[in-house]
Amino acid sequence: MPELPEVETTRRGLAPHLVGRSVVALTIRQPALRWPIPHELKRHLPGQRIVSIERRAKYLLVHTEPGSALLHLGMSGTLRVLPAATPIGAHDHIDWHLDSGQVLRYTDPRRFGCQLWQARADTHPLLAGLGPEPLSDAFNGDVLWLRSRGRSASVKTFLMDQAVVVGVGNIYASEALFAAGIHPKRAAGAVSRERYARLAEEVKRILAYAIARGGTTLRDFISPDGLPGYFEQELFVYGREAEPCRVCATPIRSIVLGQRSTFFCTRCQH
DNA sequence: ACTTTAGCCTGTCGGC
DNA sequence: TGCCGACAGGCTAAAG
Repeated sequence: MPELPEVETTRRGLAPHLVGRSVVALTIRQPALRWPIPHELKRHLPGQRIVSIERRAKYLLVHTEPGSALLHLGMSGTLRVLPAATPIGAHDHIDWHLDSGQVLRYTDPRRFGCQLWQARADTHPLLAGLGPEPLSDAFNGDVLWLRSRGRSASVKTFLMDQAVVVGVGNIYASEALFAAGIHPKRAAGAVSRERYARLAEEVKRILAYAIARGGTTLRDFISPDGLPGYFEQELFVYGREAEPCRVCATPIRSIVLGQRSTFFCTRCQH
C-alpha cells in the first residue's frame, strides 16, 4: 500500500495524537509479522513518553527516551489512532494503549510490515544501507548517474532500489519515468547524466505533489484521520493499461520488470 | 559487486 | 455459485 507519500501522510496524521503522550501498555495479537516483534520493544516501550515521530525512507521512527520504535507498513499496513473501545477487526495485530485513552492500532492483512526497536544511539541494520531521502539535497541527478554506471538492470528497477534512493515504490517509479520521458526498460547504465537530472527533478516534484494531495488511494489507503488520498486521479500511467496516454493518446502499455507491473507510453518514453 | 529469484501473507478479481 | 490462478502499493535473503 504505502510508498513514501503515504508513509509521510501517515506520519503527519499521527503526530498530533502521539507526540507528548505516553504508551501505557501494548497488546500484541499477532506477533508473526515480516519480522518477529523483538523483546526490546515489549520491554522498553510501555511507560515511555513519545518525544517525536520521524520518517526515514518508508519507516516511521517513534522516538522515546530509551530508544525508538521502527514501524513499517509493508504492502497493506495502516496505522490509526482510535478510541480504546473500538471493536477489534480480523487483521488488527497490535495496539499501543495511550494515556489519552486512545489506541494506536496497527492493521495489516498481509503482514509484510513490522514493528522493531532500536536503542537511542543505535542505527537498526535495516536502516543502515538506505540511500538518500528523495526530497533532500543529498538526492539529485548526479547521485543517480554516478551510482548507475556499469549497471545493466533496468532504470525502473534501479530507481526502486532503496540503496540508491529511498521511498520510490512501484507506482511513483512508473510515474516519474513517464514524466521524465525515459523508457522503464532502458539499462540504468545507459541513461545520460542530463536525463538523470530530469528524472531526479520529476521524482522530487511528483513525491512532493503526492504528499500535498494526501497520498494515493488504490484499494483502501486511508490516513490516520480516516481520509482517503487524492493522488490517484493524477496518475498518468500506473494502472492505465490500454487506456490512452494523457499526453499523446497512444495506448498505455504494461510489462513486468523485476516481477513488478510497469506502465509506460511507447511514444512519450524512449 | 551486481542481478535474479523465491518467499513472506491475505484479499480480491476475472475467467471458466 | 464456486473454484482457481493471477495479482496487489515492499523488502530481504539466498542463489546465480
